[in-house]
Amino acid sequence: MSPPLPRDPIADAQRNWESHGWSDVAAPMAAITAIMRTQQILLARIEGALKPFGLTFARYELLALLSFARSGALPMNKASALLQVHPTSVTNAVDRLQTAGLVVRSPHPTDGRTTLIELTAEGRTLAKRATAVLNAEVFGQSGFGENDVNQLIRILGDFRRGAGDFTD
Amino acid sequence: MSPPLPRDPIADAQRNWESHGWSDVAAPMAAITAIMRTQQILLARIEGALKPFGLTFARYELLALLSFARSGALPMNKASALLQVHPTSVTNAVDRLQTAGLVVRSPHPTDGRTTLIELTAEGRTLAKRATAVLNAEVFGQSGFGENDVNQLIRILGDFRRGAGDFTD
DNA sequence: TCCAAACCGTTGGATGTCCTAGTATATTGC
DNA sequence: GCAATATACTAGGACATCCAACGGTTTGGA
Repeated sequence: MSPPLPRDPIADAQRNWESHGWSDVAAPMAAITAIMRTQQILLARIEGALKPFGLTFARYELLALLSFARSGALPMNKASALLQVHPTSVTNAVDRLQTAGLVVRSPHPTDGRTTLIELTAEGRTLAKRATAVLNAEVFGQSGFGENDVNQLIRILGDFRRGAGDFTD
Repeated sequence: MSPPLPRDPIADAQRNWESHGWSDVAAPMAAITAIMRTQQILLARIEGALKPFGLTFARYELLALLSFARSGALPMNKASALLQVHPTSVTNAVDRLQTAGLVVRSPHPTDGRTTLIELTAEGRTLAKRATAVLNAEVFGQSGFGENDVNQLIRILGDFRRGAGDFTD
């Protein structure tokens, strides 16, 4: 990794915004930029932890989702909705997981338009092992304090609800 | 946009983690997943606001960075470090910005290895206009409460410092 | 009943990110 | 002074995401 910068570039950006007369939006700008950067850091950690399994985060998420489905199978559109990604992203992930023998596609029993994604035994095993590693290496060492974790869950939950992700 | 889900999928995932005996990492998992999703939502908003300008977020960030540099020019490696992205990503962005006439590459006066990226007059104008729209449509309507914005800045700042982004 | 509208998944294209490797230029050390 | 090492940028490839468009299936209103 590159050496740390001597200054926080996002704090600098916030100061730049303020000195240009955009003080009213400088703080949200900094918060949003920080979210972008944090996501990048976390994604890199996750991908690193999953690499030994030949998985990417997108594929892992799909495997994990399937492993929590009672039947171990879900329609593609359902997976797309729950993972909140474009249907074509699911198609892409399923293609690769299927090639790797971790899932199979099967026709929906009553709706000819729908395709079910089903976990194979291998897929289920790999999901378990990958989850164990992610828990140990990423989620268990996030670097967030316990209080901050709860703050994040609350703040981002409010945001996502407000953005129309879900109602409850 | 797709209709809201009846339940928060991340809260469901957290419950799944807890019911599988991973209670100790369920909350960080939920927080991290929420950051991923939030980033996706924000990025979509930003890209939507920038689309009329023919800009993407990656290209906008570079333009904005250059516009705050006193001379309006920066070495590529400096831009890469400040934006915290891979050098090849900067090469990619500069290629497209240069094609669009928004920046130009010029040789470094003393170091033959280094290339300077310089804002053109058009680039400077477009950066200004794009920033105004981003401020009005995205940062000014983030959906985060003022208190939450400050919490995010503090929490994510701590995280980024801990991850080695910067020291101060 | 039957055809138009809605829905589902896939294909093809554009963009961005990273990694690895390669070329050119600087710097260091003997 | 010259070879070895380090640094800067770029080329090519793998992946993921989105959008637009297409063909097959289902549904619903005339």
